[in-house]
Amino acid sequence: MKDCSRYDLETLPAGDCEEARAARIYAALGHGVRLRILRHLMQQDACCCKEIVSTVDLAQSTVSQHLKVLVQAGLVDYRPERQSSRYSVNAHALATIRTHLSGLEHFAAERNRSASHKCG
Amino acid sequence: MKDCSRYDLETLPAGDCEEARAARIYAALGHGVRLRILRHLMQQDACCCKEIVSTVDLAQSTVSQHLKVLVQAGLVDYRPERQSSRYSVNAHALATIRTHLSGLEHFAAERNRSASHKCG
DNA sequence: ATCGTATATCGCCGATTTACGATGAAAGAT
DNA sequence: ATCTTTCATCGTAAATCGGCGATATACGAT
Repeated sequence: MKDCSRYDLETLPAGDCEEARAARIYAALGHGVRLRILRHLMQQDACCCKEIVSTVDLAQSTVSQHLKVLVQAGLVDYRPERQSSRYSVNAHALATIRTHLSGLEHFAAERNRSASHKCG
Repeated sequence: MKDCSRYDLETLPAGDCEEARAARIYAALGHGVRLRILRHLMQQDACCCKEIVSTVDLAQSTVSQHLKVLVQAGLVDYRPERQSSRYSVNAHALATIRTHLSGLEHFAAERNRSASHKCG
């Protein structure tokens, strides 16, 4: 349990483990290169690091790190193969974050019930 | 034109201005505190900095910076009021990013047409 | 056993982020 | 005119990020 405590959880008030997880996924998506990697991964079903390196014009070590970020966020699955490795998109994580986003927007819809809020 | 070039665009291949914009929004969402701020903002329609400070247990200057990040990403609208200020969620940006996310997932759906890909 | 390939990891760096307190500006209150 | 409140900005310290080259590991081929 509390698996996502590995990422410190900052000073989250209580049971917002899920929120921290969402933040982590958003953060992983928050880089142009990683978005491109993700998009490429989706086209290819599963592919190795080298191919991604050829797609993105960056050093192999850099790509490897980006992949690590994606894997740790749960957006990408990793399976060490013979001598290459297989990276593939985790559609579930993507669905999770879409749900989270929808939830956020739904929040706004509910807001309409309560009127404006005084402040200051 | 090329308004989002203000964020360097890294080495994006061509006309992925939109992608960079999406990345920026994701990055803004990629922090637990900002997610909480955003959620609070949605409940309140619009509110001032001070109130958010009381919600999140952080220094006022820190909160102000987080709000700035959200504003620069376009997720939050800013309107200086009398002596306080009004921050409110930009629902349009939220919809934009949801569309982007859906597009990403749609990509995966299309993938089913082409078979597996050899690599290495 | 040795070489070549594909990866992950390490060490390093410059840049950015995240936090804070302090300061100053603007506006309401006394 | 003088507080007080609200807020943005500046300066700073610590941490993290994003990139690289170098190195270590694993494995297939020779």
